[in-house]
Amino acid sequence: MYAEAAYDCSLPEPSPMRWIAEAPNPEVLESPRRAISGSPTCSLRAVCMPLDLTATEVEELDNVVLAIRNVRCGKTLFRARDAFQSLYAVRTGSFKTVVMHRDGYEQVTGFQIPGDPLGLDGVCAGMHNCDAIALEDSTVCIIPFGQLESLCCKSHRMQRYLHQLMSSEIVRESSLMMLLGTMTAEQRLATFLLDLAARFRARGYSGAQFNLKMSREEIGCFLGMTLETVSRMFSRFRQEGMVEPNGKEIRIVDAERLARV
Amino acid sequence: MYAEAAYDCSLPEPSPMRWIAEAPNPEVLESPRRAISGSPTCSLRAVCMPLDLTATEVEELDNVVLAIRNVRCGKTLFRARDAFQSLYAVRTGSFKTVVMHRDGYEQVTGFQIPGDPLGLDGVCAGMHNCDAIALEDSTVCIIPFGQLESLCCKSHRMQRYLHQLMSSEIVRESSLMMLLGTMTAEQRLATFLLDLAARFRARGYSGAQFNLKMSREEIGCFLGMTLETVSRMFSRFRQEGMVEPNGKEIRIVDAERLARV
DNA sequence: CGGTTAGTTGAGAAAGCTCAACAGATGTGG
DNA sequence: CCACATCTGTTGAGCTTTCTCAACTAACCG
Repeated sequence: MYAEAAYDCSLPEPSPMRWIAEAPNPEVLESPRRAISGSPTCSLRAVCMPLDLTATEVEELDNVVLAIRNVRCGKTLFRARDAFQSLYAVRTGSFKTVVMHRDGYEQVTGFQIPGDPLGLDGVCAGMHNCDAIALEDSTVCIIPFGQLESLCCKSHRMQRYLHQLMSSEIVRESSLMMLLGTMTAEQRLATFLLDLAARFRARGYSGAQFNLKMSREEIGCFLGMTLETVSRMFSRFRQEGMVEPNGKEIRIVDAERLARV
Repeated sequence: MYAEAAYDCSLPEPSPMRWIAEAPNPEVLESPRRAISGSPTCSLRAVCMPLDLTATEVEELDNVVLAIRNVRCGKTLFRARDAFQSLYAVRTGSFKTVVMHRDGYEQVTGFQIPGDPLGLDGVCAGMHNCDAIALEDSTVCIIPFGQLESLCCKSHRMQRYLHQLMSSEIVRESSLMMLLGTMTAEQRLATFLLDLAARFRARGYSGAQFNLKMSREEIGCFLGMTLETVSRMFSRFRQEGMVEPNGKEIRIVDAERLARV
């Protein structure tokens, strides 16, 4: 689905500073890794960014991307407590990040689509703090963090870019805390759908119609409710003519009204 | 309360990489700001850090701290949408950070005690994303972000330190998402009290007995419940002999059992 | 084609919220 | 310094939302 679509970043980007990784070469590389440094096959294009990097800087960023990696549906890109080496940018496909409590219960902390960064939580302790699991067969760009830091020493704008990337993750998570702390189940699902729609739109896909790659249970686990409640809220939205859910196929009929829920 | 206590950082630090700002000089400076660069009055000591900075690096960090600033109880250090210029480190007192939705409801995203950083969310968009409000008369160190970035270009360890600081904020927020998404009211309050206790302990204060500077309402707003529920949970903990709450004065009697709630 | 998984819907239970009353603490002006 | 007003915290009762358990259907898979 993602590979075919054309990118159009003229629209405003709701989650600022995301890497958009183009997939110009249909011949994807084998898992787990294969070095492609110096090769133009994985051109990491830093678009939709608040500060414009120069051509040289983009090229330097591209050179840092050593390889891409395939992750099959259901497999982990990294697990909590794995040693942190690299940041990742989703190239094709999608992921969920999950933090687990020893007592078994778990919380989905985010869903990542092409252009989204993964692994920023690992810098803190030198090990990853969550599991990143592919929701479908996916590819990521590998950005060795040490090299990225070196690059940041040379370029102020690159440095600022990395800092903004990390800060935007902090801001994204505060919005989620607000969602979890203050909203009803209905409002949470509405907010979730509108956010997804905006992110798809910003990447050139339709914001009105899209395919959920995650299950009702995973949505519930993200929004702090049970899968049954998620299902009921979908039904309610259908009854009220705001959303036309058909299993995983979602069509947003009345975004205005959805936002006012 | 904070000024008198001796610091003892031999104990493990639960929230890694926090700046501990000593307050060696009781004669605090006037609000809003007064430059003290080059002066030893505000010695920002980077202790309890996972990577040890050299004496020179600590000195350089100290030099970046231009001033300290007083914030009276109830006043804001910064507001959402204020231009982002500086990071802050709490020196004495305490703060809450609040994100607001246009519809009036708000979420407390954190409570900061001495040594905690403030303002990391501002890097993203060049403006602050939340309000930082003093819970009592407080002082903060001002760290101009541009200068900190320059310093990071010169020192890899300083750069790594900043990145860890930002990443740990990401990790902290994921724990909060887990708390808000998966725990009962009882578990949330227990977790909150134990986290506070651990943070006080790591700073050399008693972890068994401390004073809450925030109201029941603010706690509820942080933990995603009403002030009544917070109050009821305190009463339950007292009945079960785990906590001895006396208004804002809290004594943790049985931390083990509290952790098992 | 049978077995498994994902999604929907219903009914009853439980957690937490709302509204209300009240107590204690704090602050303020006379 | 007192009287009054205000704010904060506690507790109760009834209500609402969401959860749990269960049944059922549709889709998917080997």
